[in-house]
Amino acid sequence: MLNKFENLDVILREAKLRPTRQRIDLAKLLFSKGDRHICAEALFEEACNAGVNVSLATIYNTLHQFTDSGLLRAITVDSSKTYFDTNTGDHHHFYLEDTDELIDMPDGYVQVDNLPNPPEGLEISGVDVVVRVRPAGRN
Amino acid sequence: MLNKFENLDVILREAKLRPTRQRIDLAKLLFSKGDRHICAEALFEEACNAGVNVSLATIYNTLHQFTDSGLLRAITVDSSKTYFDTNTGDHHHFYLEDTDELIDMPDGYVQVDNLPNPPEGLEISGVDVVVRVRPAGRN
DNA sequence: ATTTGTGCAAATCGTTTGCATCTGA
DNA sequence: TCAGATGCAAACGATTTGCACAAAT
Repeated sequence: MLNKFENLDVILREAKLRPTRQRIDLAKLLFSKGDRHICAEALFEEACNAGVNVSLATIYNTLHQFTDSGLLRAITVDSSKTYFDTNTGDHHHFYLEDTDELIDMPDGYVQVDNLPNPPEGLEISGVDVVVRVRPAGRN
Repeated sequence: MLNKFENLDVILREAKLRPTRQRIDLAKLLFSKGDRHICAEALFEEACNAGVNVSLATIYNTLHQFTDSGLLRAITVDSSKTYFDTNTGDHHHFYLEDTDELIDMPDGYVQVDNLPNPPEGLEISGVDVVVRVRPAGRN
């Protein structure tokens, strides 16, 4: 499997996305810090701080294009904010209710058994498991 | 267990909610048609059609109050729309990606095994499983 | 040269809020 | 009576869109 950090140009080309300055800069921000869950606004802020000049609209565009190309995975847990996960492998999440944070559960953990068959004419495209957690002792 | 349809007044009182005309009407709409997944706008429309006079703001208030009281369960799957499930029992869902519909999986199906321990100081407050499905044969 | 991407500001959409008015206990 | 509810319209926050301009092939 190709190492994401090795050559962003190639990655983008394979995704049929022109390697523009913005996309390269954003890819760098997204994929050079290990697995992460980030939302559009947060990435925007990070880009600003890093001196990367991109508009918020482009952030949204890019995140969606990356998601469509399989470079990112979109996750909607709650609230009205979409998170993008740089870990596109098959895995599930803990969701910290008090901080709105997502944490990866390593692959191989969690197993879903005894799934009923999907309704007639439909096929499974994915299984999302979210384990909601909260500070212990608080009900 | 108390039958929800028997006496809405009692239900509301037990939830410490004044049985106002609006709340009773909405409860009737929500709980007299078997299990369902409905969003605020849809309930609003349904109320209008049924000649029930309620403002959208009250719909939102009521849905949240019912949710806080355990009469409903809120589900956010995707998009930016919150669904409310009249089935508050422990169960999971199919999510039809093409129509944005939710379908209950009967309790007892699906089993989640081998959950990792939650991060230190946190306890599990719930496990949500969503099986995304799409029309068969379409990739 | 042509196609594709970008930035801005305005527009959307679901949802929430402030506040004056009404209603149930 | 009076705390709690409701309705309206304005406010909101995340996301999308339209369109002129800029950059990549």
